[in-house]
Amino acid sequence: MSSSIRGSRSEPIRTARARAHADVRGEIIATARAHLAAAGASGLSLRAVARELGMVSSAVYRYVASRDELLTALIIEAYDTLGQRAEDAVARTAGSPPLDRWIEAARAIREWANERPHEYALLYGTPVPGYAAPPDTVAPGTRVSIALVAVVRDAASAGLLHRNAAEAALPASSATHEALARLRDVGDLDAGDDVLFGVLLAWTQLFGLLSFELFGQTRGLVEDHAAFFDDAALAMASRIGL
Amino acid sequence: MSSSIRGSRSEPIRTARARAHADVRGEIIATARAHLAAAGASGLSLRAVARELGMVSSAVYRYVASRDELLTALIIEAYDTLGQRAEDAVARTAGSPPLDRWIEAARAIREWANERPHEYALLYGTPVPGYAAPPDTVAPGTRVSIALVAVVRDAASAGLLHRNAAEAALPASSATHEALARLRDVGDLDAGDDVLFGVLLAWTQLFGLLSFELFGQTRGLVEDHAAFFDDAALAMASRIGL
DNA sequence: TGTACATCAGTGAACGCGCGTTCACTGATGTAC
DNA sequence: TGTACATCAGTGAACGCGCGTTCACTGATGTAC
Repeated sequence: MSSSIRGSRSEPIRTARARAHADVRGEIIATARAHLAAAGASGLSLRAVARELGMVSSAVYRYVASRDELLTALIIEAYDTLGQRAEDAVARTAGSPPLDRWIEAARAIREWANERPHEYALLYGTPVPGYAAPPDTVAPGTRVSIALVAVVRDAASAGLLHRNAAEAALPASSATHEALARLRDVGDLDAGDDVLFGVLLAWTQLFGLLSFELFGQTRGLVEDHAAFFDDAALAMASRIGL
Repeated sequence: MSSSIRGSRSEPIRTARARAHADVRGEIIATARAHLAAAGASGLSLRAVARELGMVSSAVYRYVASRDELLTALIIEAYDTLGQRAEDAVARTAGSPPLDRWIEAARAIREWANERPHEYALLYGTPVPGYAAPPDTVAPGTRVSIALVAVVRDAASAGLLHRNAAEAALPASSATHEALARLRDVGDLDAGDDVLFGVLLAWTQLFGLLSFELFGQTRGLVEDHAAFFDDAALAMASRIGL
């Protein structure tokens, strides 16, 4: 098959057409992202996106296989930008005291969430009914957590983790012990259960805080979310031993 | 106005008609609740509910003013059952050690959430686009948190709060200090900033954990969510001083 | 450099479906005298 | 106890709107020789 000669290369040459195609697909995704705000994920409409771009609705199918595929693209993009921001914060602060790095990473996450609250909701809010995220979303989804864990890993291997004074609340169940072992594995984290338990708690705490902030659960109680978030991030870090 | 004579009483006599009316409204709400699971809050459809009840769609308007009013009814009912469960746990364990009460209350919340995940999502997940919860939902919404706080209040007034050994992570910002003052007020809680900060952290942690569990964020890491939740609840309690 | 052909982008109509809400209406059930 | 009237439950049709997806088609843009 002569046509496979071109196809078998790793596509180094992008024709003008291919480039234009990628561009339009990008515009479609960007427009869809903007539409999330108004209608939410379950209200996301291919027709509305097409309308806004001045195309007829059927034309969108040249660029996107279905509504669900569009949703998947949005999710992956969101996870990637969030992960990137967290990774940047961690890389930027290499060499700084672990506590500073932790706070910076947490802040980067919060900033992203406040800039793109509807994408935050897409990732960490109610699952979209009838939509099952495909496996390709898993890897991008772990980037944030891995970035956070990296701070702890660096601190641990540099011997900068100070043992927590009050070890009162160590996990008791073997099930939790196993979960921590898994975290130790995927996070390549050579630390004790106390540290790992703190990491897991911090992780859930951090996103719990953000969900409360963005979904309006703390209205009337917490006014300055940024300040409270900082204080909370500090408390998490101290629990971990940073 | 002669008709006001009946109307001005506090409605002690419910006519058969009024009773039937309330019954049907209850069926509508119950059916809507069941529909949440399949379509989610934003996909909740008056027509689908009517269909399931064997009525024509316009008949529903005898019982419910609009789709949004139905949503509001669902939210209030959900908050109330959740609040009731937490209050029951707290009342049932009166006299027990504060730590036991805390764990029982937390477990009650988790059990409710696992029994009614879609109602949990309605309350603590992504806000429904285009829907603004009316003020009547606020009071029922605070019942859970008040029940949790009551455990701490009882422990404090009985002198059963042990001072936390590691006070490392006290909130630093005045903004957080103010938030804690508000919590002290609404929770009628005579305790120091360290305790109140712990309560606020525990509150966000608890729901952060549940959201991760129910929305599938901990898939592949935590397997036995009940056990992990217990361990986490214990850690929260120890931070508070219970 | 020029021509023949293949590929792709975008159109427009259609299918079949769903939704919330309004309105004039029929019958049944209550209420007042 | 019986009758006249008011109230309410539920019907069925309609309005105006939206959606995802398919399909046969027209033109433009690329590619191979």
